[in-house]
Amino acid sequence: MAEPSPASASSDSSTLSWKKRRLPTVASLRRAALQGKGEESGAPATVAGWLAGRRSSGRLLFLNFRDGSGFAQVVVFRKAVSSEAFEAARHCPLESAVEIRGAAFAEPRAPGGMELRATDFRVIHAAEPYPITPKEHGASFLLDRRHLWLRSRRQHALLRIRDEVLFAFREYLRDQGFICGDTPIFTPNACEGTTTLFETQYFDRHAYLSQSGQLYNEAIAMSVGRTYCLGPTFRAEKSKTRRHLIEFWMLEPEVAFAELGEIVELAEGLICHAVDRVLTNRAAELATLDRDPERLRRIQPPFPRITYDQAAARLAEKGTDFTLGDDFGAPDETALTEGMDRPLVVTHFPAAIKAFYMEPAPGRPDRVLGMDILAPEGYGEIVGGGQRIHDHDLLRERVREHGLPEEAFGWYLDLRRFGSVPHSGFGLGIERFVAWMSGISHLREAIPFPRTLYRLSP
RNA sequence: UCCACGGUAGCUCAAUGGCAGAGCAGCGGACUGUUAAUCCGUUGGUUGUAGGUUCAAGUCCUACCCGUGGAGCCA
Repeated sequence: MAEPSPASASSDSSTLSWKKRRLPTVASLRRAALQGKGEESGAPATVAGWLAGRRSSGRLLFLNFRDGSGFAQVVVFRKAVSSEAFEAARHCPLESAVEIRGAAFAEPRAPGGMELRATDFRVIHAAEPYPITPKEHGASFLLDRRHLWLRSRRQHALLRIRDEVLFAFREYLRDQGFICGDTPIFTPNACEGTTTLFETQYFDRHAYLSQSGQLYNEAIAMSVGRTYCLGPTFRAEKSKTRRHLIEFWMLEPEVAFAELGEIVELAEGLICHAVDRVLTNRAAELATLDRDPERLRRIQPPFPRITYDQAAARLAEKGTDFTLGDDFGAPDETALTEGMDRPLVVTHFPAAIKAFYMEPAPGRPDRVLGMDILAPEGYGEIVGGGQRIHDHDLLRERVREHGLPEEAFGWYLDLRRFGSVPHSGFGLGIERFVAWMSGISHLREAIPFPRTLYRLSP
């Protein structure tokens, strides 16, 4: 590659030409047409994208066109274009790459209120017969063609909502003084020791794929105070439900000097900010998914807080199979959040069912300062975390009690030998959150290429 | 790992043990405002694999493969 001169590489003109090259788009044309800006509405424009659908009506064709920024109806009048262009528009297969010259107009009969009236139609690449039709398909068929399924209106909306959620989380945390310090994916041993890990080769040694960045986050938090990591997480559990993925993304904030109550508030603020951004910026996508925005508008602080023991009493009233001392099962979570319009915060779990690093509750050594946040509508646990043990001797005792290899946790115990402070954090499941925002029933649509128990491709 | 269900045309599904079917998609045609358009015509099959029972198996039996839903675990 030729080395660009420093002047041209950083000049305004190159930035401008990139910005200019990307316009107009379906989104910019719709904005202009709906706002009635004389400049762009009705003015000639050329857009490039894909043919997403077609209906014909004699000398009139209705195309559904997608250019990445959105979908738009294109009207092709036989008289308005050359006969070659009309035949091309009438016959080229769905998902062909096409270039359309025309003009955008506000049009109440068109979906989205804008349509592009074509003056020319050119095929950039004629597609082979497209396997995904506008009719019904099963999950298995679509997942085998996930690389193509992503082009559908529904998946397009889900990708944009996921992006909005991720951006909103980062925005909120940055605003609160957090640093994104990332944590390794190759790890020498288990973070928690409870769940199954994916084992892999690391040259001549064994390594595992990370199931949490938390322990590393604790080290980073002792440097910068407030940190988070956001990345993929791997659980080699043979989970086979709509609420589980083998590879999923997790946001994990960790805060020095924070106690349990403070990170509950952090989670609450973080969740409400993301909800607000999705409602503001992704209203059209929510409509595409038939997600009622009113349900999301009701997600406001404060979230109700109950302790594990209060939750257990509530389950006893409701008469689920729950046994005191156990963790909540999926039916228990659904029962607890039944009829609620905002998430439920549960704290003070039995020490026996939680991870070794959880701080004991003051005055209740059999309970720990852990917290789970259960989303309403059956979306289950979206947040899990709590306050970490900061006392060196207590933590070492817990490592031993759990039968963990003490030498592997040497560096982790070190954090409690050099200026140890109370600190807390949590993990938030991105796909569960996106699924909840979107109102979809299965996590596999909340990530572009889901990894499920028996599905590794595409 | 356990429980349940499924595998028939490109897709979604029918078919008492007795000729392999429909709708949609595709292809050809009609139609100047469609919203999953409509209408006419038409192509399309090693019934997941292997074996067994039977005059006869998509259908019954056995094993295996693949998938879907759920449980447990967790985000």
